Amino acid sequence: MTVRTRLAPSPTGRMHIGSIAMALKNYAFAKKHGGQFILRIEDTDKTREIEDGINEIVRALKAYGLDWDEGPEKGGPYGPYIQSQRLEFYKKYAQKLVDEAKAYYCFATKEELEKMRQEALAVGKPPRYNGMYRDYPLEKAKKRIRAGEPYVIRLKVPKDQEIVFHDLIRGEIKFDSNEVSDQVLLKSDGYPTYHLAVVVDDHLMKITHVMRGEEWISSTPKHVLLYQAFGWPMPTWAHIPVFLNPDGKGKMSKRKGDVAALDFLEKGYLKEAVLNFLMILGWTPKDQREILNLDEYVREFNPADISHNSVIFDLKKLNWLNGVYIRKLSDAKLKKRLKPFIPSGFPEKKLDRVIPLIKERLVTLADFDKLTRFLWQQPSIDSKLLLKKATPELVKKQLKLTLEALESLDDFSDQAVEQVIRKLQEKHGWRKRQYFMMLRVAVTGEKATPPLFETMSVIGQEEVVSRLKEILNSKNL
RNA sequence: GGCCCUAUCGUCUAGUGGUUUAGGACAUCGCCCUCUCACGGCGAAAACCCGGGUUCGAAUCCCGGUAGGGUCACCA
Repeated sequence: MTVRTRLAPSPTGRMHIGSIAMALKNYAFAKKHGGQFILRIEDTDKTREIEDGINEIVRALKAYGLDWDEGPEKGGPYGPYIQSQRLEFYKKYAQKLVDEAKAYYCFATKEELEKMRQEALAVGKPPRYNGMYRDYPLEKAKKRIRAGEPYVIRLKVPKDQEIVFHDLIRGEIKFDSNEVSDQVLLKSDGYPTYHLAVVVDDHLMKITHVMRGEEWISSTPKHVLLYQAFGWPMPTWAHIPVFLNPDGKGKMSKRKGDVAALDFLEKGYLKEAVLNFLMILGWTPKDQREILNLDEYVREFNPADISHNSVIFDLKKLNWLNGVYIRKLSDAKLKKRLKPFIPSGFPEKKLDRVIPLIKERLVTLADFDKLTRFLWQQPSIDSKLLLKKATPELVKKQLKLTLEALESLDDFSDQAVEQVIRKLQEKHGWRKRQYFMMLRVAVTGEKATPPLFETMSVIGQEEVVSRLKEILNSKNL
């Protein structure tokens, strides 16, 4: 039996980073076993659907390089892969259950449902549908339907039954069927609910392993019941722990930071770093290695080894990983990746010399700007910093002599600059820390930069000279 | 609240009854390198939620408590 996994997102908003994590696991597991990874769009809630929602999903998955074998844009033998185009399947199977008395029509109104809720809550019970149409005569129901009355189809959950299913990560999980309510399967607008649609589609699409979020554990009994009602073989389930907010309070949410998958890339994270981060969040390879690429992950990933508890999505490790991946890039490749993050006024010709200088200082690609701004734009200088460890007289003298020495240089390579400046420093016995820092601030306006001489060389003789002159002429000294 | 899941350093984890003075990574701190920052190297501090069992022996098994998370829709 070939392994078939799927990702089944809803086009109801930005693609969540957690969906990428889920996609990654499903993708890896399918590939590991030479199977297929399927993308299926679960757009059965017309009220929550957003414009361009499917496109968002497709773009995010592609941006992270998690391509699917069957699904939108690709097709496949079990299509269509968009649920709103599969309505007749759901209708047919819901009907089948009604015919076999495993499901029933229900005409309960919103008001009645709300009243039930309130009454249940009042006595401290879980708010649930009370089964008022469970035994309603079928003939009467059909008559009301013929008359045009809106209805839903509900699952007739058997009483006093133990529902057991096996989870790859947690083992056996048991529920009492009396705890399961008569779930709506087909809504009054003719669309299926998630529960009917997943079961029908996972079966029809021959999905063998369902890896999905832990939040689905409590609805799995409904799915088990459905599989049993249809007489279909069940897939293997693996419920993956959810991501928690950095403060550990609740599921990772937009309110407490970025959750949109594409935003991470736009903020300058490398897709391979994000993927790597997602891999080791809640799972480690046998040798405890933390840096691994997709191929290695595919080879070594086993859902049974995923940790059982929810994990905090902590950006610190991502930041570290991103730096690791940036440093691994060749200069040429880094240059290519940096393109979208280079501000429009940046002088192209400096780029090749700048990249090696900032490579080990970048946490994200977006840091490029702040690390290089002073190379091409005149910085504002804080004179207090200039005078931090020396008198105005000394600083003035240092600046003047440095200016003269640099002005007369024919060669402004970093070696030439270094030679001249070191000579000055030694000749006058200036303290290195003070002198170099003063110069750094004078030329760049910053306290932390790449090495001074390279930096000056990249800025260029004319500009360095002009910046020094300006300081000497200013009244602040 | 009912039901379900979970519980090792701040964070992610290794550990599957004795090999453990509980290991690694990130973060933190210190030292080295050094013109600053970063990179790199070395080092430090830092955890088995609590209480009962089982056992010669428990981070590891069982039970209870506690805490956290999830879920209770004609949303997925």
